[in-house]
Amino acid sequence: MSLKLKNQENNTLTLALNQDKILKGLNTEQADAVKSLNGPLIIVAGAGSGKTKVITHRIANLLDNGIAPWNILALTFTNKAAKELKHRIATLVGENLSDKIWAGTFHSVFARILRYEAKEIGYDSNFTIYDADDQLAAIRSVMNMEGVSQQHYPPQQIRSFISNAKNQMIDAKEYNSKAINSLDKQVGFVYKHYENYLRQNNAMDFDDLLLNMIYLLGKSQDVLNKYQNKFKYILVDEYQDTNKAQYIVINQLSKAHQNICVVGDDAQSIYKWRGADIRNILDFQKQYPYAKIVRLEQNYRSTKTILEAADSLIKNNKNQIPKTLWTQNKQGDLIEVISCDDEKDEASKIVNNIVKSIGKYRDIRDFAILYRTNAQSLFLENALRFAKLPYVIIGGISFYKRKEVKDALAYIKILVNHYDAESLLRIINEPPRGLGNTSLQHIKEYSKNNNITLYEAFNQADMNSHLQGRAVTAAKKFINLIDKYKTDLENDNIKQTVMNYLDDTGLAEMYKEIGTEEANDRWNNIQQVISDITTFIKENPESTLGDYLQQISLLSDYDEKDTSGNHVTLMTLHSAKGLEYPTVFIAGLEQGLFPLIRGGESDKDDLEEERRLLYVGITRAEEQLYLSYAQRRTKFGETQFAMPSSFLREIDLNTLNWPSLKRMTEKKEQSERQLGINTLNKIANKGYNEYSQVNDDYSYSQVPSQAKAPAPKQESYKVGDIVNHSMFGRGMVTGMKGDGDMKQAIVRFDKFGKKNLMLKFAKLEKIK
DNA sequence: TAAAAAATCGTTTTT
DNA sequence: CGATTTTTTA
Repeated sequence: MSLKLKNQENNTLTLALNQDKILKGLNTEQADAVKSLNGPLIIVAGAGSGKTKVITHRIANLLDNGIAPWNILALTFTNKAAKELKHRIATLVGENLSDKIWAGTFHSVFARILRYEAKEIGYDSNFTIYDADDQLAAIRSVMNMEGVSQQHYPPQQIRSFISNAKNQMIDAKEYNSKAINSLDKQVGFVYKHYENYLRQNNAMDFDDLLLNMIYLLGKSQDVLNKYQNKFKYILVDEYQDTNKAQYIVINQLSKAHQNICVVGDDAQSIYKWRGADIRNILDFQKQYPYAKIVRLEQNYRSTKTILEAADSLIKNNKNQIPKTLWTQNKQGDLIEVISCDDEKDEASKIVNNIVKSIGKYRDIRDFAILYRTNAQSLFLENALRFAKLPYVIIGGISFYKRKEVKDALAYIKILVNHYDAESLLRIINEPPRGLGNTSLQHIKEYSKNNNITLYEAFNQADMNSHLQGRAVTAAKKFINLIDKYKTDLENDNIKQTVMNYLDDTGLAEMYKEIGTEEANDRWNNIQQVISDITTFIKENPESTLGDYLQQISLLSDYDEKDTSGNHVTLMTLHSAKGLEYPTVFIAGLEQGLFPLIRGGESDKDDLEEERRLLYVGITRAEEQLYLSYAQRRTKFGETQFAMPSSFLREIDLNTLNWPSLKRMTEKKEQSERQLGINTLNKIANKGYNEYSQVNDDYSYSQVPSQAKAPAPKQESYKVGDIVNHSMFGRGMVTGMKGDGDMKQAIVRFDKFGKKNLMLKFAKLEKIK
């Protein structure tokens, strides 16, 4: 009796202590959200409103109220977010509890479940996950096998059609039944065969991880019950970016207990292009009429000026939940709008700004440079390198997307899942092993005719009458290699096996033979894969090679980069979501680039999403914000003139310091009067090279422009000469005219058509 | 069959 | 322009 009482006292005591810790430092709305544990709850969390704090404290509160951690499912947008979530919960309630929470991305959590339940849906548990590149390669293979012309139907386009269909949960059967025109029919045809191909390969693409999860839950009431009871409390972060399939899984899982909490901000929805459906968040209260709604509108991150700017911009969107962010922070500095000549000038102005304030009131890690497209990073990198500032680029070419790394991984994938024909084809001639296209074609046909896997067709090479003796030997040798290490893998330790295996593949020899620095780098990257595996096995002693593959296939570049070091951070606006920096630069605010307009057409919704993207960018800044644009920019090796982004004009002028605005307006009016903007552009494009030559010696304050390679002096050309031009590329000389300084060559370029070039300026190089 | 040359394509943004 | 894919040639 007394013992029981004592226990109770202790419990109450710990509870009280934790409750104190859990609710400490929260404002009224935040505390409200943290205390609302049961039933549907939507938290509309504005930028910088302490969203992560609320999520972590709410989960801590669930645990504190005796909910078992394994009954909690937290779905986040990135692995990194999940990791941070766990970490922050751990500081509140300890690692013992936080480690047992199911926290991860949709894809990683579902992959984990699907491996466990693979048999239920007719897969092997060691299935391979195809990323977008693998997906494309697989579609190419299918089109090849089924004889669909890749000229008429670009695989890239087919891929995106199929992926979009999957995002909307339309399977091949349904797609085919709805296909009217010939394109749709062809896509449907490829789709059907692609689905079969994936199953044959025991592979799933990213979209399948969601679809198969739905399929699994719909398979039987037992399975559904099992997971409904497992995940009694569900939390979804970044809910505005969920798609239809994700919505359905969440809906199914939470049906029984209705303990579903979603967190998001419709103003930060930036993934419509990937199938995100903003209606999920807008209609949450329709789906759950009894849902409680909590709005977090106090911003703790930015100055008043920055918030006002963001607010004035987003007001231009029609489809938006009206809300007012407010802050107690100081008014802060005006936002600087910087006009630049070109991307080089832009880069140096940004970097010089950084250099100026480092050491005074800023550290290197306080800066982030954001841009719309990855391609923009190049000039910024150059300027940062010149200024000797350490920097890290998030995104871009991921380590795991490098050719040699993918090759090495394909070798390993084959070991784990030998049904995976894509991986097999990828490495069959890496290095070349005497199996050319003809032999390969025969083996593929054999596998198709006998309805066996490609691996098996290789294995039966000696039964294939079309194959030459040499090809049979080569195929057998290849199969023996894989079989040997498959066996080794079962007996020996993973690290040693993988090392021997990759050595035995001939990759090392191949790269050593090439001998260039690049080849050396590539081999080093493969070594890096091996040490990556070693680390993984060390950290997860019970794990298999398959577990390793699973982990990395769902890891984005964003997750692996260390963002804690002291460096400037460069990334796209999309990657910047959820982050914050004292000083933020947003580069390339030009019409056409941001908002990005591709292929001429863009509808209202696209423009609104671009606007939200800028909104996300602006609200990353704590104290200082710089917006820059260049007057000309090189795209696809061609220089284009650009107008400042229309978004700049939507931002409240009272929040901006835009010195060149007035001057620009005058100049623009003047030139439009004189020439008309079209003529201006025409002249500019035609004579750009000469123009740039004359103006090349800009005077930079701290980061000068990089000197261009000197143009080779070439006196004359004759008709028929093949020449190379630094900007227009390859072309053929079709005529000459003028004399002396005025001497010009008429060149028909492969890509840019006919141009008259003054030899005095043009950097022509004779090829033939 | 494999290396070299030529042509083509692409740039949004990512799990 | 640069990377990748296709075609040509040895």
